[in-house]
Amino acid sequence: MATSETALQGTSRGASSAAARLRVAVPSVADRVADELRLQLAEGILLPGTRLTESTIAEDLGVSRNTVREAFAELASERLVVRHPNRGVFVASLEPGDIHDVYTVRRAIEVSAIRGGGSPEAVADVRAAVEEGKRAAAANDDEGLGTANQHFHGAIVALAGSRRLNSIMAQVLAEMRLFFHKATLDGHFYSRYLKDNEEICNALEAGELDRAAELMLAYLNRSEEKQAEVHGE
Amino acid sequence: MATSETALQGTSRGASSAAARLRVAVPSVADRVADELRLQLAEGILLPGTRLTESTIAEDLGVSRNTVREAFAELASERLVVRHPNRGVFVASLEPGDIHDVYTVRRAIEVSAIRGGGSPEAVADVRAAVEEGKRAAAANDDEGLGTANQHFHGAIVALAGSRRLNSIMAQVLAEMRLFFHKATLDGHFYSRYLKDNEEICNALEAGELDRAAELMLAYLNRSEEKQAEVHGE
DNA sequence: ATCAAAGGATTGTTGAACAATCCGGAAAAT
DNA sequence: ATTTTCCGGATTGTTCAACAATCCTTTGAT
Repeated sequence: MATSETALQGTSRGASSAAARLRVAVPSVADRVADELRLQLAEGILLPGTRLTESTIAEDLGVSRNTVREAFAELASERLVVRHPNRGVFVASLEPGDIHDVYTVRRAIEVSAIRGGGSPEAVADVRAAVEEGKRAAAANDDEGLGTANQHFHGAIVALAGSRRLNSIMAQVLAEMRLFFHKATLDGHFYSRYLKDNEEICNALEAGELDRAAELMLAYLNRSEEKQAEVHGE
Repeated sequence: MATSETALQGTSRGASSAAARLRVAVPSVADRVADELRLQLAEGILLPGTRLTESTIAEDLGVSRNTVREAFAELASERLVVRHPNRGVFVASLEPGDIHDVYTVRRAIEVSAIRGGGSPEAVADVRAAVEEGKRAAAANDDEGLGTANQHFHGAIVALAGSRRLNSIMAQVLAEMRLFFHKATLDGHFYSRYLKDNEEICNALEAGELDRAAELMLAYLNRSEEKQAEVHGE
């Protein structure tokens, strides 16, 4: 349904040897299928609860069922999709309990990352995300405001300089994008957050780590509350 | 090599309907293959760096190559195994940087879990793990000491009552098991930790959360240092 | 109207096939 | 003798086709 006719096969040999020699790891077809689905998930083309049928997706994307299967495994491990044995996979939908759960993870990761301080360059990235948000606000770009906010929190986690922490955060953010669409409609949903972000950034730059951590904690608690009231519950 | 001849097929219909009726989600064959490999990984039968060939594993376990592939995807998402495109999958091996990385995740998660307090039952589970460790020490059971220690940290994370945090911690512990074998040889490797664990548990029961968190942080830092010196660098 | 049986659709798993890629060694060139 | 080139074997990546197991819906019986 409304699936793009993207050419995902591309098994032509053409310039592949050059790519291989340059060690440009060409993502496997399964990976690209997963990417495509991730995109459609983030874009809101595939809404939570939607059933994903192996055969139709395989046809739509011009790949084999087996490959779709591998892509599903990838997405399932990221919790973007849920497998119901013998019934199929469905786009994951966060229930009220999951919202609290996700924020619990964020509190653990983000607060801890702040407490660790981080290199000057990493702090600069946080500042850059704050400025990005300001620009988006000035341009009345709601979409941009949202992504800037995500960049901010990504930069916060990056303070810890941990590959694993980064990827965990990336997953959590991807999960949240899944149900952000409703909320995003409300234009000044993030507007309040702009000031919070800047304040946290200021404290961070000033080396007041405990205060920055405290602010982030409060921020996340308020954010969770807001999310909980927008969604069910 | 040295792979058990476990019967993993079992597609016989016999008593399957009963199981199905009881809604006992029978794990898929791919899942059981993953379980088997996870086991061999934890047991040290498969050492870091070992190459896992699809066809041989498929034969050894009596399943199809495609199924092995799905199992690999699962393990790869848990970082227990690494995929080198077109070259195969290898048992993951933690490099010095990874050790720090893993401990960064643990600091974030465990300290945060402690700061959150947790229900009385959850705290009781922590206490139970401490006692389990004491018993193992009394019995001079090194193996048991190790698992008790893991139970302790699992219980700590469980304080937060977060499904996601639990599964993240489970993965991290699985990763660590991968290279614990060397360390485990040294008998009183954990002996020192026993007292630490109990002290943390005491503080937790007394409601001195900040102190407990502080202790845990120090503990993890010492543990990382020890690991770093046991392994390269 | 309730319940059981039948049918169709989809998933889970297998087996075989083939292209693409990588690795190691033989052959050739310097 | 050392390096380069080339070839062949082995393994992965991907597809296809088939079938059993399971679920969902609809039909049929009480």
